[in-house]
Amino acid sequence: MGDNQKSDPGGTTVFSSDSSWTLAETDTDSVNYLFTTDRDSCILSEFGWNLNPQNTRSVADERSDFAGNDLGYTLPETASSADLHAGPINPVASADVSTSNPSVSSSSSEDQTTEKSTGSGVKPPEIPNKVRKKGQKRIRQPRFAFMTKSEVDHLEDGYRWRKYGQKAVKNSPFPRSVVSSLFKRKLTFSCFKFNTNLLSPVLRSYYRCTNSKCTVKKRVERSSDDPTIVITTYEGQHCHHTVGFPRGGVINHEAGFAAHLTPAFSPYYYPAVQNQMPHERPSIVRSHQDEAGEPPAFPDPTPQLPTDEGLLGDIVPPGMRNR
DNA sequence: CGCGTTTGACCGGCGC
DNA sequence: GCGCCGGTCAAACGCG
Ligand SMILES: [Zn+2]
Repeated sequence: MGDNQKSDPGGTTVFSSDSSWTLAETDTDSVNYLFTTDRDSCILSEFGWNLNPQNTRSVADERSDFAGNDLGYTLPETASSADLHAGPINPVASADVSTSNPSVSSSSSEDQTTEKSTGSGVKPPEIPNKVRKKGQKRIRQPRFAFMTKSEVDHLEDGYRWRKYGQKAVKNSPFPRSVVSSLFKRKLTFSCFKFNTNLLSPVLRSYYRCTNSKCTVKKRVERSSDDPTIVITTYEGQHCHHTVGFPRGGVINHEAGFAAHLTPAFSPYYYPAVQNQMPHERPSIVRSHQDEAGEPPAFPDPTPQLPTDEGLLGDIVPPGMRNR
């Protein structure tokens, strides 16, 4: 509304100096935020995210939940240092955290099913990704979100989209339930729960690929924390090529991590600078602190990134990449 | 007219 | 069972 502009120039993918990151939504409902820094607390504060103790939950709880969930990746077997690391962030002790405090998860949020189980109540989280049958509910495909610094809301990504809805939602970057972060390849992992009441609503637009045979959807919203950042979330795979680019090729390989993030053939096209000569050259945006040195790219990605699977191979646990 | 957006109504899941 | 919520529908509208 209001300031809409049509899709146009792309923006730049956001980075922060020592904590380049991206987030990916995997599996049906949960959203996994992947951080490539070693201190999530640092990142969180950088973006001004709320970290009220009462909104956090213990790593232990989260681990148990996810463990039953078949994440596809290995959780730190030892709550050792790394986990403790999360300690400062969520002082709350493990067990009781979620147990009695309903306020935590309660209202809103977007991915429901997934967690929430926690608590002492024996509630094995079973929400295997696609297993849900039951008259065939909406089967969600893995979703991947990209954060891009841009003035335009709807970024050009080579495909044609038709807007089919718009809604004010409360949980900008954070899903009500779980935010898990993986530190580099260490699999250190910690999760937080956020009280959605603390989040300011953002306008989210829903788009669908205009190709009738294609079911890909995407949604666009602005980060409530940093309005200059657009969060574009894709769901599904295109069964066709882009309209503007040959072979779905991705241009602009210098676009920082986007290049890494986007396997040339990846269905999950990143909504960043395309070949449209942005005046705003694609530069990495740093949240604070300038930085110097080298181009961002993942701080410590595996030495050799598999090319074919691209980064998704890293981000998305094999088990979750069901089509 | 074709095509895409706008916008309130509607739906299904879930928590209370 | 009610109400909140995210997500979707679809009629009306805008525009080339
Ligand atoms: Zn498509």
